[in-house]
Amino acid sequence: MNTIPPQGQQPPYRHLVRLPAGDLSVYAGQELFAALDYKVFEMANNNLQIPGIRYMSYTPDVHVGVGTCIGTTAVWDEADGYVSPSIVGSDIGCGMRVHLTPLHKDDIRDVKLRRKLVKTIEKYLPMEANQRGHYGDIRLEHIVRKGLHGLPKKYIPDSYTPKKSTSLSHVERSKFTYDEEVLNLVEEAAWHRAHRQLGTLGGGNHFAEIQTLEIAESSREIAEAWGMFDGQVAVMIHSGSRAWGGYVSRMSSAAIAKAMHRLGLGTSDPNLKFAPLEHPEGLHYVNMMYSALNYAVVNRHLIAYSIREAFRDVFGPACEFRTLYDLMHNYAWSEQHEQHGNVFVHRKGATRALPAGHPDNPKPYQETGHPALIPGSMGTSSYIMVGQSGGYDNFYSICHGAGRARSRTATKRLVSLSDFEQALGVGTAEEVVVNQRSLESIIDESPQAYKNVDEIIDSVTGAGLAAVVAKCKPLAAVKGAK
DNA sequence: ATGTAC
Repeated sequence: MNTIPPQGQQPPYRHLVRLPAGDLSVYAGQELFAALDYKVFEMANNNLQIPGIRYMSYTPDVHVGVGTCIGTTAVWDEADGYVSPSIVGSDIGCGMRVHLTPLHKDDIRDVKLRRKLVKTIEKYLPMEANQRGHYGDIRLEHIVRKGLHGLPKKYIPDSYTPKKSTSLSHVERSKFTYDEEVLNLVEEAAWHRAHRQLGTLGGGNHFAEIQTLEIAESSREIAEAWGMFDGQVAVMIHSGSRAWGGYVSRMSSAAIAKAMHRLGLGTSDPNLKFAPLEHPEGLHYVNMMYSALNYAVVNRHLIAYSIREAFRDVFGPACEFRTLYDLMHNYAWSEQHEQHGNVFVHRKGATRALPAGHPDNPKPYQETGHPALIPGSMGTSSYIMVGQSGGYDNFYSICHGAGRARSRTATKRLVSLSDFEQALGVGTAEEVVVNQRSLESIIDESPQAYKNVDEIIDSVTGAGLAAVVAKCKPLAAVKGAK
């Protein structure tokens, strides 16, 4: 294994790993790189055997997943390219959303007020497993076909909307267009389930957090242009496409497995599924995946709408709730790159962070670059970043979070309830208020389950991929039940 | 991740 410092970069942050099947770029500081599980390299070697792969890299938060690591960027030429449901992952369209309020952290310094806020959020946002969403009046068909543009107008309120633009322009993409014929094959039960679940958070690492911003001095100008200020209360949401994405992933993976058998394709890992983009099974997956991306962006929009209702209850109806941004970290789509032309880019647990002036920035962020939203673990900070030109070589991919350090079962063995309470500051004035009555039920989400997000962020900034605009400190967290 | 599961 060679560690070659690319030209013009600090040696420790990018490692070129020459594997038997091809080259892998790993963006990670020296210590994180040295600590990587050898299994992530085995996995890379399998992924690199998919025909025609042009580029593959890992982010510093990389860890083992099913078929492909979480933290992967993998690129094909669009012509004769391949698509892989394993390099998208099963929570298709999973991603982050941030809203800005006019409140200052001093406005919710009182622990009791934070409790009240969390309780009120629970009134509007269902979080029990199997609990149905509050959006039965919305036609699921419109959502999966048209994304945010399929929403009834009343769900796109003015105060959700920064002046002189619409909240629909403050998202990575508001609508995915595809061959809607594929929807005819979806089973009735899947429609039904997904309709019931619309606007719900889900379990596992999904969350909604009330946070307060600390602006990075070196990015103050950008922060102000984005409407952010020191001490501002913001809401960060992490969720995906719920059972709809799971259904798409399961059905397509089964169909693609059959196609692979027919075509004589495969690697030593039976969980790594892929098909040529132009074959019926590949095309079908891409179409269905886009329906799930539409579902996911609407789901986060509606979760935010529910939380906005709670803020209006507690702080009055004048409390603004502006959309800062919404973006994904599990998806594949076409992009144009200066040097590479039309490419098909997969990101699994990787966030796109475009720099200032890049033409793919949505209009409101054309001049600054768009916000890249990076969650930490519960009780630790999250980050709002912006891409730098140094991201060019990596197709502008950066990390997607802290990255799991140990499995859920290992975490439950290792972490005691009092460890977890201490991490959340339970009993102190700074307590991160959590909605779950029993912390024990979410102990596998304790900070000890994750890597230190600050080190991950250091790797990203050190490599010149992105810069920190604001650090987001948690004040309260809302987690779904298993 | 998921109304899991060859």
